[in-house]
Amino acid sequence: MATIRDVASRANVSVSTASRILSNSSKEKYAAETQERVREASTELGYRPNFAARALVSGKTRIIAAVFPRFHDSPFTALASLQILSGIEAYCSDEGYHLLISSPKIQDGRLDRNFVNLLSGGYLDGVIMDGHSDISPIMDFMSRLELPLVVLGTYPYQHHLRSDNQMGGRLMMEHLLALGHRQIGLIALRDIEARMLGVRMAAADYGLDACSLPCEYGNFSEQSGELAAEKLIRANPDLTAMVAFNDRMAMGAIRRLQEIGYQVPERISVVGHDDLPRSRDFKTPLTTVNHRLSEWGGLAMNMLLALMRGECPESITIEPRLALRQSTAVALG
Amino acid sequence: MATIRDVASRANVSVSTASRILSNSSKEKYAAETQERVREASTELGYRPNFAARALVSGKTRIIAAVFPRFHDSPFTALASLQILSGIEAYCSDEGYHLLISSPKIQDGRLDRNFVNLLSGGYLDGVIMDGHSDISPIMDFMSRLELPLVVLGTYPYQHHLRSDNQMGGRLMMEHLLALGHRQIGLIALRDIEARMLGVRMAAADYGLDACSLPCEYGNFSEQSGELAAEKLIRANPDLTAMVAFNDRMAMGAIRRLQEIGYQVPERISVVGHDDLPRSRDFKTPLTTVNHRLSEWGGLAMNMLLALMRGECPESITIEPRLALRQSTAVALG
DNA sequence: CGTTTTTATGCAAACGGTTGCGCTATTTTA
DNA sequence: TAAAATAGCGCAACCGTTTGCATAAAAACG
Repeated sequence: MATIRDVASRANVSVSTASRILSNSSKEKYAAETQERVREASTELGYRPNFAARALVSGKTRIIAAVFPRFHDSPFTALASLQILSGIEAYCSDEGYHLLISSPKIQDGRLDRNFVNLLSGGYLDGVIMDGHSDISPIMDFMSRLELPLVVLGTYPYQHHLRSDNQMGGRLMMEHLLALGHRQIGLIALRDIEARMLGVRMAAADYGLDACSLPCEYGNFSEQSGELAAEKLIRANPDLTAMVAFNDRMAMGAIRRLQEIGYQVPERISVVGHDDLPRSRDFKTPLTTVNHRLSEWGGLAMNMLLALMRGECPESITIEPRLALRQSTAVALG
Repeated sequence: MATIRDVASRANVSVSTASRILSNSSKEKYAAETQERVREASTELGYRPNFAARALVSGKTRIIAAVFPRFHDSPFTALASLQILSGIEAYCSDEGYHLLISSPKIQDGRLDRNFVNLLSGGYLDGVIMDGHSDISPIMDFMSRLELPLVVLGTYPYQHHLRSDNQMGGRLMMEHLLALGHRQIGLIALRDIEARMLGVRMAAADYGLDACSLPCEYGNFSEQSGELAAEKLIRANPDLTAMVAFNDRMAMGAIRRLQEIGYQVPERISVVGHDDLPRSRDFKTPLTTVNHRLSEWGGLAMNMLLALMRGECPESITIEPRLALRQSTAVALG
């Protein structure tokens, strides 16, 4: 590979001149003719600045890392991670940064060696970390580094980006209530308390005893949605609507309800949560809550860039919104 | 951050001594007592070798890149990429490497600048590239770099890792044929010719006129599977089995067939392809073809590591295998 | 025309490691 | 006991950039 020395000597200038001209940042004035010569030499030799040398002197690598600690069965699914990741990647690339990904395993509070080296070896200009699970061991360690950091999700940190799950719950419930439903069953998830809180608050707003709503818990899967729906409707035949805490369970619910003779949405409405790509194409396109995942990457990167510039950006709470489709309808007379 | 000089002076040794002891590679002998002093100083100061400095002198960064050029609607889905990616990541981390991901956009043969810098700036020790789409602009460029490279998928390159799609097709068909089916409909995909070829060859082996099999083309989606299945069975009521070129279409097909009164697998067998996570939990768990995606990452990394050591590893063709579940059964009398 | 300012360029010191070679003691060998 | 081998350690060059400062030439100024 051609070095800047090669370029300089071919253009008959000093190394510093070549450097200043090629990294056209500096305000120094150079004769147009000199600039020309240098640039020409550079392209002729196919010169590419060596990144390590730059990093060494500038202290910047133009690499940022997305850290996704390994989840067990977190509410944060693989698909969601991928969506966020690709948002980050696109933005990174536009801004001239490169994206490194890391999924450290945390075993009984010990971080793996490779991960520690990555963080403290100066590889990185900044970090975006998924905080949908408990990442305290990592955060303890990170707090000793002075590395720009944005945390995604519920884990508490000064600079974060998270979704308003309470509003998410509220949106589902208010939608059904506004359609006139009062007999509403819940297909819930234990892991997402805020969402449940939102549901309950909306119910309370309409004068319903929030805690006495029929409720079954699922485990994220379609199958668990089927089971829960059947249980609910058998125990409470007068239900006219169901709130499912994610789309997969909602789809399972709809399928089972239709199998056992309940029309959706004519007889019973079902609202989901997450707005998966599939949900739009589902047999009965799902009314659901969209958390605008595709925007996360860009927003997180913006925060991180601001931090790296030394600013102090505001944290962001993303307001989810209702995606109105065909699985809900007004309550029967 | 403490530098090696700090460590050296605290341990009362020279920088070179400290370096050699801490990067315990060298065969040089040092007094046990000296080693002790140096290591102690190192931990006391929390010394972490600066990666850029190392990279500069050694020419190695211990970073490898996974390049996934943006697909349009390639047969290679997001989920599959993620699965492979996490395989690579896990292996990387175990081997002390870091993983950078890049999804360059290719517009009319022009590569984006950031991507070019990444590849030619010495950021990387090696590259794993997804070659399921046409990546010739990238490959033209890469061929001028002497960077260890492994290509995943069909794009031709000396060091590759790919799936035997022909055998994949063959497996589906042979399975049905072995179960006694002879009236078989195809829900196919245009993009995967090899798979079709395998299907036809298997048919031919059993003396069936391969080209006269009833066939509908889908577009990857569940919905298209539903449509295709209904069309096929209406036009050919005596079909006893269907081959779907992916699982999503297979699931659509099964759902529709059951809706219109055909029991699966009792009346009609359906075999899918890909073995998605969902396929196992589907109402009628899918008999399908598994391409062992979780192994790809490790295998690719092994090839790459060998290349980086200067060896010349063999390319790999992964043999898919049949995942036998409940959506297929012996043909009726 | 001498002096100051500006313009255009070069020198050399960093940045933080690694590594070839050389230098002492000390031990081994003949 | 002298010569040779070896153990243990340090000197200093080098990797490829960036950048503060110096310098020479040209321009502006009084």
